Amino acid sequence: MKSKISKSEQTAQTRRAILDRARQLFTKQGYVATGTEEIIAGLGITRGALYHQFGSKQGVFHAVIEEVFIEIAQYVEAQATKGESPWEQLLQGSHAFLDIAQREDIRRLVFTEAPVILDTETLAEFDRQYGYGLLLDAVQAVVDAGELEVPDVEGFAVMVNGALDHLAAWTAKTDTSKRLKIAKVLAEQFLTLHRKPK
Amino acid sequence: MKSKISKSEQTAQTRRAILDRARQLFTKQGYVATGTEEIIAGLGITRGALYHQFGSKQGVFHAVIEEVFIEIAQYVEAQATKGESPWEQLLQGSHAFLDIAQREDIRRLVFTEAPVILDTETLAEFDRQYGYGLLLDAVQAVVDAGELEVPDVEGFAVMVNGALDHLAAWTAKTDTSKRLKIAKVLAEQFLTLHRKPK
DNA sequence: GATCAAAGATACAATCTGTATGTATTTAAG
DNA sequence: CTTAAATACATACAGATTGTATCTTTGATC
Repeated sequence: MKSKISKSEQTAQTRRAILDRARQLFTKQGYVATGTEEIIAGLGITRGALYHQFGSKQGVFHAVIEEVFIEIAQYVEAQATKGESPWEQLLQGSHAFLDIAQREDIRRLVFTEAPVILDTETLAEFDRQYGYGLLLDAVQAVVDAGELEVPDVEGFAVMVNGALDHLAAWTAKTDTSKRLKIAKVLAEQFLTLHRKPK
Repeated sequence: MKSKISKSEQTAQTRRAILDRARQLFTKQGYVATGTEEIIAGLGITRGALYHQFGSKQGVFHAVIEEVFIEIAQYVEAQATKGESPWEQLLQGSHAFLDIAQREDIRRLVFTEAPVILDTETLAEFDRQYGYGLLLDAVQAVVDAGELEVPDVEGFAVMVNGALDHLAAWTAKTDTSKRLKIAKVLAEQFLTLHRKPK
């Protein structure tokens, strides 16, 4: 019989279908409340395919989260690099982070579910590659440019990260567009106050 | 047969035993990885007692978390009220929060597990009563005293909350005693920079 | 002391995850 | 071009775990 589709393409299709549906369900119901049966329902495959491709339910979650992390990093980086100076980049990046981290789907997956479902190592690695690591670099660049004076660079980056994270959560709750503006003002003021007077 | 123990006392003992063991296990392994069977093992009771007392596994978790929240609030309040002025109280309270929120057991239960296991409503209520709500009051008091100038009181409190939360997490990771000092300096500088010049 | 209610035990139903085994189809080798 | 091997997926099942329904026992109450 003739094959309409190559093996590798079949794999790609199956994985994509599972990832899309899983992300949707994990977002809506959370990891624990979502069964593997539910994920494959309607996709025309069985759980066997899921286990073949991802090894476990956690494997599926891991893959979903990595995609979301990359999404965030790409958006923030794209916005940040529009800035002319390290200082501008830090500012733009912070605003971009507020934009995207405020989205409900992103919040639930990356900031709420992931820390519980993924083991510490894995999450730390993701964070280094796509999250806090990037922020730390941005802060360090500003310090190197002599425009920021802080007692501890790493600690300061952590603090900024936390402030932005919670501001995003607060923004998402209600009055989003209004709060988003406020959040940006607060973040900017916070950074500006730490700016080194020339 | 003679009873050595009253009914209400038996209830109290059973609940306490379950809560203590559950807290220990939830802290070590997380909610999902801890079975109800495991919780009651060695306590001389069966799962029946657990379900009679708490209704569900979530019921146990709920009760555990509330106790931990109260623990945090009591410690922070006790330290904060040592401050002479609203400003001093906010500062002392922040330091106290860093002290206690940096503890690994507290972190895992309240800041990592609880947001996933508890429904949003319940967590929000706990946070209002024992967490962010208290911080917001403290910030508002400083604003009312005319010592703080911020674009938005609520948003500012959220930002402080986030900064402290992540600083505590960072502190817990490694070099704890060293980082704790740095975290306190950073938090203090952060607040001081927003202080209104008289 | 008989009745009632509450605490807890026991057995079972309902889910789910993960694994072991089987089957078909594509790719690779000779 | 035929055959062997690898891969994708299906099916059936084992194991674990939560929650519930049904007793049994033991304090509290009149």
